[in-house]
Amino acid sequence: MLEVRHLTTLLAIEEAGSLMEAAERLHVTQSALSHQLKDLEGRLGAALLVRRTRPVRFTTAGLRVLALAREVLPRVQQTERELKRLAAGQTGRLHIAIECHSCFQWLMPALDAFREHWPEVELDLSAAFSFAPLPALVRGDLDMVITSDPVENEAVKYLPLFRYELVLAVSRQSPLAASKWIEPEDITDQTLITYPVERERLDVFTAFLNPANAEPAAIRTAELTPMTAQLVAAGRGVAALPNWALTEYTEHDLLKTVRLGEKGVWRTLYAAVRVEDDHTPYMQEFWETAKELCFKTLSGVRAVKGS
Amino acid sequence: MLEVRHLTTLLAIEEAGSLMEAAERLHVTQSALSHQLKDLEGRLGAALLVRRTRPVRFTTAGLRVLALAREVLPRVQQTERELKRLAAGQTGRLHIAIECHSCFQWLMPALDAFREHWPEVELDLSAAFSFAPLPALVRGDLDMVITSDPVENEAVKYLPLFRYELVLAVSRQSPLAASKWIEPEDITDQTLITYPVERERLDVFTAFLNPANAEPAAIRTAELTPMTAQLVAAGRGVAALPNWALTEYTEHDLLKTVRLGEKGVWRTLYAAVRVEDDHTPYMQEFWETAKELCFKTLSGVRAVKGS
DNA sequence: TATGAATATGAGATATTCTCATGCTGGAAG
DNA sequence: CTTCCAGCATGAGAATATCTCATATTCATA
Repeated sequence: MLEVRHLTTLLAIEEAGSLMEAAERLHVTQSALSHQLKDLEGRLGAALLVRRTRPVRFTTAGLRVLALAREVLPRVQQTERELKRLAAGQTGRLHIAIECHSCFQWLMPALDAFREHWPEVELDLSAAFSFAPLPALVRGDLDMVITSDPVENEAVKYLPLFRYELVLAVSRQSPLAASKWIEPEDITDQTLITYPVERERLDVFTAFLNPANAEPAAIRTAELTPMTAQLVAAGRGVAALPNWALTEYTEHDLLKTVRLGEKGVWRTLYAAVRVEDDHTPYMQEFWETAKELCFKTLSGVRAVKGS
Repeated sequence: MLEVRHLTTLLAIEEAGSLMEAAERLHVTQSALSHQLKDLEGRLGAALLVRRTRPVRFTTAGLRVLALAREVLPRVQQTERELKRLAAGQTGRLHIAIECHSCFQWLMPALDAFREHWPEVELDLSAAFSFAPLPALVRGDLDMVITSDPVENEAVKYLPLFRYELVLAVSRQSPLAASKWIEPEDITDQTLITYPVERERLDVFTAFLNPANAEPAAIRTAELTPMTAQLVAAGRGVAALPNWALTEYTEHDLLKTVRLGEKGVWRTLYAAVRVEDDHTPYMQEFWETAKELCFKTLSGVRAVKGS
């Protein structure tokens, strides 16, 4: 019945004082407005305007519609502006999930920096330890997943952040501490401390132990990186962690790190996004600033070739 | 760009959870909704829905439009309901002007009674002493004019309220007080007290004195009927007033009334309305209740034949 | 009563929004 | 892994709706 178009017309007529002038402002013919009004009045069963006065006078019904127009049109227009910004990628939503336990360390500063540049983007962060983040990303519940485990999916693009080395943290007193590197078999008499997730999601198994069919003497879990570090420092076990997550402990000489294998185990950390979001300005910028911040902040990380 | 139709559609989709079900609720085909959405999304440059989930999921842009819909649609619908009532004459505006100074006496109770039955009708009352009420009625600034002077106009209908006699109020001591009636010449040695308006609008001139070319010895004016009555009672002059406006004074024997001419001067009081408003329910009812109330309240008034 | 500015109207062009028929897709079941 | 099914997309064309153009009508005014 009533449409936004009608509200726009009525408001223009009120401001202009005549159909003639209003038509000009709206870039249509006077005839168009006349027809439009006639049609609307016919369907309403009531006149909206008295045309024979100058300026035109609104009937009670007309005033009521005018009041609606004044109330509703600004909101509609504001929404349209917001949608334009959304479409242009100048604002939007960025729900991030991390699969990487240590990532809070650099992600929080990255989020803070981002928030300053894109205050209108709705930020959210969740840990993806208890659910599969990739389907959620594809479905749209998430907008970005920080992961080192790129599962091929044509709806998802993996933006590389940096390469890092997975190293073994050992206590200063550990016999392994002196080695330049260790072999998988060196862990068979050790207690391995891991995050409490399935083996398949732990790089130390998939990239180091499993290929050699090696198995640690025991496995215990710890939720948080500082807790793991403390346990290792106390000689209660060893743990495979990103080199950059251990910097503050090695710097204070609280523990030692040893390479896994002669060449080391290198991983790449990715920001996974839906392909359609790849070129969204704020997504791009988040990726770039995060990358930059990681290089500046984290020691021992490397650029990925071609990124 | 955005239209009410789109808001309705989005809200229906949200409630239904699918285009299929929403289409059914809106009594259109699923195809129509699909086309409509595609078109809108195309123009916005952004997706509103993710269709491949069940129920469908809204994108950030979709949620924004949905929020607009929830905010705007109820108001649009309420306005449409009000317009329907307006068109049906169940509500509206009743701006009344009176040309008749004494009419406040019965009009106020009439308005009070009316307000109870039609609380939604916007009532207003003004005195039409300083402007021409008929053009204002035709133009639409007024909706009803209470007058005893029906000026033929094809856009205006005169609804008769009652007939009354214009009588001469004189003091108890006046020599005229004993007469059954007076002639125009009897006033030539009297001071005539009138409302402060032009002669042409005073019935005592147009219907009694002017035809006989008679002229009072002096004319003085008084704004209000009680003031006029006091002056008359004090023997400071005579005044031509509706018989019903003098009842409370004659009952207390404060003054006397005398007929103007042998047959008396009879006038009809009308409620003038625009012809297109004639059959508006609340207009009709106002007329009828006012008429009824006048007969009950005012003594000495008569019905108009055929009303 | 003529005049001019504004609105109304009819006819036809144009644009839009629908329906119909049918193709496509993702998830569930075998 | 295929089949099926429910739901969405799409193309074509019908049905509407909305506009423009040309012109008539109306109203206030000189």
